[in-house]
Parts: sequence; structure tokens; C-alpha cells
Amino acid sequence: MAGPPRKTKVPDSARAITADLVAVLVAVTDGEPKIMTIANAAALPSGPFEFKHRSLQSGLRAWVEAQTGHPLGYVEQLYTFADRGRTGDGPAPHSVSISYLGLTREDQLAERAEAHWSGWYDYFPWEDHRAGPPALLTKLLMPRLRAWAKSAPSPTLQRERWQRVAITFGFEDREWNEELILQRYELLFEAALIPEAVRESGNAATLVPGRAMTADHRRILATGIARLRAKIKYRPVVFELMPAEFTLLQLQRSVEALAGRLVHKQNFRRLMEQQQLVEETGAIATETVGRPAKLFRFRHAVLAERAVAGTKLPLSRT
Amino acid sequence: MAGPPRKTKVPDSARAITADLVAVLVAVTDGEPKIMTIANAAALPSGPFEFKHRSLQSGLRAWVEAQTGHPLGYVEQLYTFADRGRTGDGPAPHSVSISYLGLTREDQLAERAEAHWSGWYDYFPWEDHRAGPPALLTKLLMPRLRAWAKSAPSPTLQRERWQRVAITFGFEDREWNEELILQRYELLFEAALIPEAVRESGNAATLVPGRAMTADHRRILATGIARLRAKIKYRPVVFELMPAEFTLLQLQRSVEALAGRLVHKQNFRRLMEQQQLVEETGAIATETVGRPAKLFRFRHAVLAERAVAGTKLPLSRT
DNA sequence: TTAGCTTATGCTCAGGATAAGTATAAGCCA
DNA sequence: TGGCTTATACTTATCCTGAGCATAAGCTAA
Repeated sequence: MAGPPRKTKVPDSARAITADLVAVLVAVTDGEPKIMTIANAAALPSGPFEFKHRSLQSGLRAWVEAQTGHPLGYVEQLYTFADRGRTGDGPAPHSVSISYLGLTREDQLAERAEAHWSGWYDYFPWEDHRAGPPALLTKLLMPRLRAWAKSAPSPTLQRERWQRVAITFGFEDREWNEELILQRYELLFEAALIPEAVRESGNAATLVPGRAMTADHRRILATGIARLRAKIKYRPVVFELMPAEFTLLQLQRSVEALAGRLVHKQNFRRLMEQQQLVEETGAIATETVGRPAKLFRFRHAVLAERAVAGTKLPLSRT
Repeated sequence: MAGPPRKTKVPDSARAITADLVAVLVAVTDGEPKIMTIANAAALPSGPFEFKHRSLQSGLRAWVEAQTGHPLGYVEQLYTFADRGRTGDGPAPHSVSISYLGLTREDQLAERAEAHWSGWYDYFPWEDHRAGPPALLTKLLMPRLRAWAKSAPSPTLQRERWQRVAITFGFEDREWNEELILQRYELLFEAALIPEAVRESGNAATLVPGRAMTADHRRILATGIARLRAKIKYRPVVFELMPAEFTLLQLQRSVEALAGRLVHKQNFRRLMEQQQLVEETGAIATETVGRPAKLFRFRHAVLAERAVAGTKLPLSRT
């Protein structure tokens, strides 16, 4: 950025770089959030940047639809990663990765594809609070992060580190904030508790559970989850992950799957109805335990009626 | 994105592109929002991508600090633009623009620089609602957008167009939503009411007021403003734009400058105080009209204490 | 047949947040 | 001193939110 404004000519050879696209493709099946992975679940789908398509988005859409046989409902750009040394070691990789978030349905993956759907909590087991705070949070992460904080050179720095940890992880009676997933990942990375952070230096004994990924793909995934967890609260995007018809409980389970925490059932229904986000189809769910539920569909009309909000996560304490 | 996963080798020559950085640098002076411009206020500062620095952010910081002599408080990536033909005409420009939002203070710009500070409402005169909805909104934009809607091929499409217009511009008793600035710009662009949209095809008579910019810089600016208008509501970033000490009214005026609308004074103070975002310095403002106000400073401590919110824009109807 | 389990759905209630307004204080200047 | 301006304290009505109670409507096993 130390250069002159764009108009000035710079030899292209001096500026040539390469670019990749990386996609975080999300689906929710049976109340479990999934992401599309390749390379034996160790990488996000990615490919070289191509100018064939009119825009990055349309290129991504075409590619995903070919892979999954299902239209890609919602697409949004996430972040462009270009930091030196992000792939681990060595000199500056003259390359950027442009990442996207896409929402779709699992359904059938083309068989030929080497792609799979993996549960996203495999990669972030400490992020699933639907059954209360996971045991590994206090049993494993807390003591190791405390040790890391203690290892700071000065008492002041030690206190600062621990305060950062307590805020981002909700320790010491602080609230758990599901949107801080990226900050939590980066903190664990900084504390060298993540395989990706200690690639060659070994020391695997003190690492933290959770499946690793190649390069910085797990960071990109965390970025995508964070964006989605924030987005469902102010934009009605959950519906992109639902079948055409669904019960309110199924909808609620999807929201909970993404947020990683439970919501208050009655209040959730109240919100959906008073915002007129859904309408009854007239049909009733079959093959269920308990009283059969009415089926609903998303009211696409709201999008035209007003600038519409999402799901405000009516939280549940229990 | 139609290619194989990253591990497969692709000759670099086939993928080589170039990248630019574009910066939306914001300051607020005397209650007016400004952006840094070059090229006679017709372009945003931009330059070739360089890997000299550890990250894009640090490169941007260094560059801005050299230009303004003031540290760049807050930096955030905005968007990466890579759509074919975005610069207007011709074939695919094998180039991407990575844009950033930065918050700073105007102060002294290094004299040698060709950079200036321009009021951002020069580029979007319809976005300033601090003195009520601007006249040109109903006098000019409304009829032209209505004509554009009417020009759609079918009655259904005409209705859809007009509904879109009404929602994004707050016509017909709908609420004005200051965050929709990018959607408004894109609508005007689509309706060919923006000089950038009709580069060669002329027809300047029916255009809409507001200073144009080169390439897609005005779109990038709109993206930055939209992001900032959203951000001030949930993150305490306004303070990056303030001097070390300020009165609550000055703070309020800055928020209003960014949002383009007025807030309720008493409620604004209540929010600031009950969130403990500011603390009294003990000093009193001098050289003012009316009763002198206490001076406040930002409580940096809140950032460490908790995941902190911003300013919820206690709106004012008048 | 019915008790007991499950999920669906309707309704109430208290506390807190919000929008708006009233009232008073404290400077200055004509 | 009256009138103008801005600062600051308080009040009020309304809406939103979190939480819980109660009842409905299916099923299965005793």
C-alpha cells in the first residue's frame, strides 16, 4: 500500500499473484450442522480463481450446483486471507484466498465427488453448548489456557491474558457468547493448543481435541460459523437450510444447531409468528412422537414487504 | 471455482492476476463525516498489493500513518471486488480489489500528499437525513425511480420494482433505514441514474446529483459507509473518531454524522452512562454557547471488562 | 382402558429496555 | 434582568424479553 494511486503503471510481473477460492458450505441435517469437506474431511472445497464467470458469486454457485445437484440458496463473501506465512512456514506465498459462505441442503452429493459432509462440531467440540457447557471446556481447555496465561513474562501480562481468556470463553461467571468462535480459535492458536499452530514443533500431548485441517482452513471455517451465528439473528437465512415444509420445532432445532445453544420454545414460536416469517401449509406432520405439529413454510413475501429481521435467539438458561 | 482442489498443480501463469488495495478512510470533523480522497476527490486512495508487510492490515496502517501522521485506530476488511467488467468496459480485467475501512482523525495531512478530505455526503446527498429527509429525495429521486419502475416490461415487474424502491428508500410511509445505503446506490445504478452506470452512453440530463468517482470507488465507499453505520450500533468504534476528550454532545454529533440522522439527546446520554462507555475527566468545556458541559473520555477498560456493545441510536422522530 | 410419556400450543406475568417528554440548571449576551 | 443556548435530572407509557404454567393431542405399555 506504499505505492502510488492506481493510475500509475507498475509492471504486471512485479505484482502478479495467484488467487484461490475457498468455500464454507453449510447444511443442517437432522438438527446437526454440517460443512462440505474434501481431502478426507481435512480441507474445505477450494479451487483456483477463474474469470470464466461473470462474478465470483456466480462461479461459486455454478460449481456448487454441479457438485450437489441442489441450488445454492444464499451466498456471501467472508474474508480475503492474504497474510504472509499463513500456510505455515516459508517466505511470503504470493497468493490470496477469497472465502465464501454458502447455505444449502445436504441431500444427495454427486457420487463421483470426493466431497463429504462433516459435522462442524467435529472441528470445534467446545462450541456445542446445546447440552450445557461441554465437559472438555472446564476439564481441558480451562487448565491449559490458565497455564498459558501463567506463562506470560510479567504478572500484568498474566492477568491480561487470563482476562482475555475468561471473556472469550465465558469463564468465571461470564456469559457464553457463541459469536466469539473465531476469537476462541485464535486464542487457542496463540496458546499453541491447536495442531495447526505447532505444525512441525510437535508436542502433541498438550493439544486440545478437535479435528484439524490443512493450511488455515479451520480458521476460515471459524470465520464462516461466526458470520452465520451472527447473521441468523438479524436476517432470515435459516430458511435456506430448511426443506420447503417444516415444523416449528424442526426450525428451532436448526437454529439451535447453528447457535450451539438452546432457545426457549414458546418464545421462539411467538417470535416467528409475530414477525410473520412463516405461514401454515395446512398439512400436519406425520410419523412423530407426541402430538403432531402443524407444518409451516417460509413466507417469501416478507422479503418484499419490509427490511426483515432474523431470529433473536430467545435464550434458554437451562 | 470449477477446478480441482488446491493440491493439484495448475501452472501459475494461467492463474496469475494482480491485486489492488483500496481504502475507505473515515474521519469526523466538526460534526461532518469525511473520507480521504485522491485524484481531485474523484478516487479513493489505492495502490498495488505488496507483500512487504506481515499482513494487509499492517501494510495499510503503515501507509496511512505516513500520510496523515496519525495512527490508524481501527481497521477492518470490507470486501474483495473481482467481478468481470467492474471497471466499466472491455474484457475481464484479471485483477481483484481488496478494500478496507479505516477510522482515524483528520488533523494534519502531510502537505506533499495529493490526498484530501472530502465530505462523504458530497457523494451521497440523499443519505443525510439530519435535517429531515432531503428535498431531492422526493423532488428528484422519487419521480425518476418511479419512471424506471414503470419502464419494466410487465405490470408484475413494474410493481416489484416499485416495491423494491419503496422499501430501500423508505417511500410510502416506510421507515428510512440508514444501513441500506449500498442497496440504494445499486438501485440507482441499475436504474442508470448514476454517472458511473452510463459511462459512455451519455444521457446526463436525467442523472441524479452527487459527485461521481472513478471505476467502482463510489460503490466501495457505499460499502464502507454501510458497514460503519451498522457497526456503531454494536461496537464502540465511534471513539476512534473522537479526540481524547469530548463533550457528550460532540460525541452525539459524531454518531449523528455517521448515521445521517438525529438521536434523542437525553436517551443518548443515558445509554452512554449506563453502559459505562465514558468517564468524566473532571474538566469542563470552554468556549461554548450555553451551559458548559463536562468533558468525558472513552473508558478503554470496558474493552477488557466485557464483550461491549455500541450505540443503539436512540432515534428521534422529529 | 387408562396411566404416563412426548411434543404442540395458548396464555400470563414481572422486569427491563425504549421512546418521548417535562423540568430545572447554568452559562452567555443584549 | 430577560431571553437565548446547552446541560442534565427525572418521569411516564409502551413494548420487548425471559420465564413459567396450563392444557391439548398424539402414542405406547400395562
